[in-house]
Amino acid sequence: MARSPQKKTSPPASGNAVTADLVAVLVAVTDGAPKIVTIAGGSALPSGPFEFTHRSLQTALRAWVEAQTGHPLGYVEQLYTFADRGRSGDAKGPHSVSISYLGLTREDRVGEGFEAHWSGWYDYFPWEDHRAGAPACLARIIAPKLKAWAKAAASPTLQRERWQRCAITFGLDNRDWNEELVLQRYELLWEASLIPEAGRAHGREAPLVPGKPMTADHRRILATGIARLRAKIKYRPVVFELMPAEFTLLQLQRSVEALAGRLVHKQNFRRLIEQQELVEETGAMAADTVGRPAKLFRFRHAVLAERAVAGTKLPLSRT
Amino acid sequence: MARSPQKKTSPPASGNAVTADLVAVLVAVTDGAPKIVTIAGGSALPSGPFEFTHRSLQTALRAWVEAQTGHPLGYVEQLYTFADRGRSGDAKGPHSVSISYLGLTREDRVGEGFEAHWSGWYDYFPWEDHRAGAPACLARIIAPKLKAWAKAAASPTLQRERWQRCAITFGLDNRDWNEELVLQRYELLWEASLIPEAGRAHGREAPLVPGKPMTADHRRILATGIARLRAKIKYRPVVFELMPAEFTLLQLQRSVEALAGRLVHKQNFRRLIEQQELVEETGAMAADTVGRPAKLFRFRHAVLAERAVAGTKLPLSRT
DNA sequence: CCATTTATACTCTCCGTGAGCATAAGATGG
DNA sequence: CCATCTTATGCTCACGGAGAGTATAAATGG
Repeated sequence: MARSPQKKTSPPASGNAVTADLVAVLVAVTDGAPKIVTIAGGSALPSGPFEFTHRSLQTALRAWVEAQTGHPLGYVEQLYTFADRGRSGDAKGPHSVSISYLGLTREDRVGEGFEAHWSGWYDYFPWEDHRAGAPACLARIIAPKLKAWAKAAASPTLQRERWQRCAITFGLDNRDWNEELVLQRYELLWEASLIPEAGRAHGREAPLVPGKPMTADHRRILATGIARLRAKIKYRPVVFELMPAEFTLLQLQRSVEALAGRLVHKQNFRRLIEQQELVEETGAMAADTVGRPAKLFRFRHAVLAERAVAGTKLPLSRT
Repeated sequence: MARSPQKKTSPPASGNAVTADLVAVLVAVTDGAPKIVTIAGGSALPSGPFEFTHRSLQTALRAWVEAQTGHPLGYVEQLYTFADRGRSGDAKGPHSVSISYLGLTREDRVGEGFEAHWSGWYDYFPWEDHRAGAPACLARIIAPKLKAWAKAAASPTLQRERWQRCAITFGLDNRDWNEELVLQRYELLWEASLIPEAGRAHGREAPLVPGKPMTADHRRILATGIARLRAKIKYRPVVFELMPAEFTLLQLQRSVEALAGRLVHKQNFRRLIEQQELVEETGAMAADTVGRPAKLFRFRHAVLAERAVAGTKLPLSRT
């Protein structure tokens, strides 16, 4: 079958050499707004070449990010690896492999004086924020355009299948909204040519769909990161990487809601957090608040040892 | 911050060039035994260089596997990307990036005359099969060795933390067994130097822990694949990729149990499968069986359209 | 006919979860 | 001081899913 791995140490075929790049989705949540680090005026994710001076990809990413922001990353996770056959079209240009990562920090941790900029992630995916109900652009713009696209299919059967996919993915026709389908939604819009990046020589005429585009496949990578994070917060205590050392339960809830793009039942949220003993009281109360003062909590770091691998739950119905 | 992506088209720094390899975990289930394609006498996973003649990594993998086995892959999913700083130690040898994939087929689909060989995956992870209760090697060999390793930690606190990790990961001290922690268990054994691959100049003396080793990090990749598959079957209808066109519910159950490494309640399994309408009766009955003949079912391929993205469930408690 | 094996139909209980009601504790403006 | 607003926090209830057990049916081989 394939060559045996022993032969790996022989020189690679010249046609097999590629460039390895790291691309990072660096997330923070500030005042109930999920943000990501962007460069180039918000049109690209931070990326850079992988230096083989590091032991692993993960450490390479950490070192690189920390050199840029001056602060450590809380949580890092590999997202996906893409192959690009030369950015400049399919020319003979250098092939590259992009290895994308998700990283969690806090906005205030990033030092000043960097080219980095924080952008709200809903700028790129306006249809993903359902905290105030389904966004207007869904019913007003996206649904009709998808319907038109479905109708444009060859046969009636294909038309029905297309529309079914759209309806399921975007929660149309009174279906439930599934906040984890970020990537599927993006790819569906791409397939329907409603995304500038799809750019099928459309000309710059059609207003398409709202949402800021990005370079190359960066918005797809971002969609992958958002989807992964929305799934992860439901069973791993990663939200706390985005929180300050001390916080109220409402602040925690607002962060979760910001990431998930949907609201949760307050009392049930508290019940779940407390019965899992994810947090402990600091003894202090939150100052400068409206309404009854809330207790301050801190994350029980012991849970990382106790259940580093086991699960934790958040009240975001898993479909 | 990082260079802007526009610069990507400039020639890469020479120190940045790498080799891209594909590594595949190809799974089938035959007679209640999960198997994987191996080469080199079962000591390695099939791997090969990534050819940039393909549109994407995924298609490259499919084409490559299908050329080898002569049959299409049912389901393909990217696992993880590793960086190896030269297989021959940390010498100046060619750096490589290994992109690993999980692929599902059926054993009978693979044509004859290939170097490929099917190996039972529990040959590599004997401690992962809990269908007949916890394997003897867990209590007899692994637990004591882990205990010794925990005791070898510097401070009493560290000793306790180490043992807690072991107990959680391996379900010791009367804890529940979590079948998804395949990778964590492998890495823990590695950390404790109980795995030949960890080879800390141990000399070839200690019998270590049962289980066949593999080249380089191939067993780690396999662990990643098993873990991913065990997680996936719980919420996506991927088991059917491993089944023949027609099957009985018991055969389906046996396949699930083989993958998960644990038994499930028969009646509840049937209830769940049927109420989700994942299958439909073929009308025929299974022949050549002991006991009362069972109805034959086939997978309702329509569910892929109906819920390509939504969820399906199997009765494997999610922790 | 009996034991054995598998298939298949029900039932029962427990608990997690969604949802709502009620009360407490602060601030603010009259 | 009181009314009102806002947030915090405690408690209850009903539904549904999941685990587990009981019972019966349909085949086979002695």
